[in-house]
Formats: sequence, C-alpha cells, structure tokens
Amino acid sequence: MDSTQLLKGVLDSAVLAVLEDEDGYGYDIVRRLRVAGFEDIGDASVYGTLRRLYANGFLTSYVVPSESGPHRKYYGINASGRAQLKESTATWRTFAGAMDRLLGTRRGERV
Amino acid sequence: MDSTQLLKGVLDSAVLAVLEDEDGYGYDIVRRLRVAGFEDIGDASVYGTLRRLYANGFLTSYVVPSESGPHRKYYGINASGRAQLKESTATWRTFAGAMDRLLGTRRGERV
DNA sequence: CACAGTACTCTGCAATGTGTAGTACCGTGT
DNA sequence: ACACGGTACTACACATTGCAGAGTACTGTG
Repeated sequence: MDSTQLLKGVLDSAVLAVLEDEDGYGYDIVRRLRVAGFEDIGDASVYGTLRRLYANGFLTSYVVPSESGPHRKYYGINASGRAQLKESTATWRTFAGAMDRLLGTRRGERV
Repeated sequence: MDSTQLLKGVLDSAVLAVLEDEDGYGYDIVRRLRVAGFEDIGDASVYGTLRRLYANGFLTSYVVPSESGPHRKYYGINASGRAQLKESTATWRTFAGAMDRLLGTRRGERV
C-alpha cells in the first residue's frame, strides 16, 4: 500500500498537469492532487516540488493576499513548463505501456 | 529522457513479473527487462533489487554452474512473491489510472 | 597471454518524497 | 481578550532506492 516510491519522477508531471488546468497555490494543489487520486500525498512533497519546478524555470509565481487566512503563493505554468509536461507525458506513456505489458494489465482486465 | 525516478517502486514489480514468467539469473533478467522496454536499466539496480526481494522472502535462489562462464545465481518467485506481485500490480493500476486521467492519456489516445 | 564477454558483489552518491516542527494569519467561541 | 482550529508556507533531517564505478572471477578466442 506504500505508493511513496511510485510518486518519484511522477509528482513533477502531476503538478504541472494540475497547473496546466489552472493556476493554483500549494495548499490548493495538494487538495486537487488528492481528489485526483493521490490521496496519501504529503504537503511537504508538493511544496518541495513547486519550489523545484520554479527553480528550474517551469513556473511563474505571484503572491495573492487572502481575505480568509495567510497570503497565497500562486504558481502558473509557462511555455517551458508546458514543453516539459509534454515531454514527461510522452515518457510516462512509454514507461506505463511497458509496465502494463509486463504486468499483463491488458490480458487480465477483461472485467 | 531520464526515467530513472520512474523506476522507483516499480522495479520490484517488474522483476517479480519477469520471474513469474520463468526463473532467471541476474544478468539474464537485465536483458529481459531491457527487451521489455526498460532499455536504460542498470545492472546494479537489478542485482540490488534481487537481493532485496530475496531478503524480503519473495524469492528462492539456487546456484547453477555454467559451461560457458561463471556460475549463475538463479532466482524463482515463491508464494509470498506472487502475493506481493498481485498486490503491487493492483497498486500500480490504481496509480497509473490516476496518472492517465491527470495527463489526459485517454482523451488523446482514441482507444 | 591478453582480451572480450559473462556474471556477480560492494561502495558511495544523488534524487526525491515524508514527517515533524515552526511561523503566521484569520475567524469563532467563551 | 484569549485560546483554538483551519489555512498556508518554510526548513530540516531522514529513508528509500536506482546507478555509476571498481573489483573479482570464469570461459573461450586470437
């Protein structure tokens, strides 16, 4: 049940994908990812990923004061981030395809 | 192009899946995995994984002398390993499903 | 006998997700 | 006025794990 290791190398793409949909701030992105199926994701993982993606030039950032709580640090995806997302999505598909074949997902699913 | 991180948490399942098909030794498993689509996999990763899986009680092991080279340490999957594979396969499907939805794989592929 | 190919082991390293603690702001209840 | 829970972010130490590199050893070939 420990999907921690599965996240490695995928969290970046997941965060970029969520941001491609709409700008967001850390706390919000954590919620969106959990709703999307990554229920056990840790807050710190997402914040760390956001900082890393920003440092790599894939995201823009701006602070928005909130009426109901502390300020929010919004992140948005830029052209470089979109290119990165496109590439990592392709890598994911290839990789997931190989995994599916190995595990016999297609064969076994039949429903 | 660096799928190194994607392997984390998946190599175990991949190795178990290959062994479910047929017993094998390290050097051979590396080749089989590469043919299966994990072309950039490192030898040391597989040997390490085999040792870990064996230490966790998922594999049996026996040495077979070879006529054309050094001895070969064969590994085979046991009941415990099969159970583990079944569970990690389920985890993988859930996880990959969430990823696919996020990345819009289904939308773009036209089944 | 040197060398390439096969086969395995060991060590140190790098990347990354996580828990924990800490800071700070806001609204509500008492 | 004050405690408290929810929101929001930061920093740090840690564990896991894949990998490169070096080393050992056996076999067949030129």
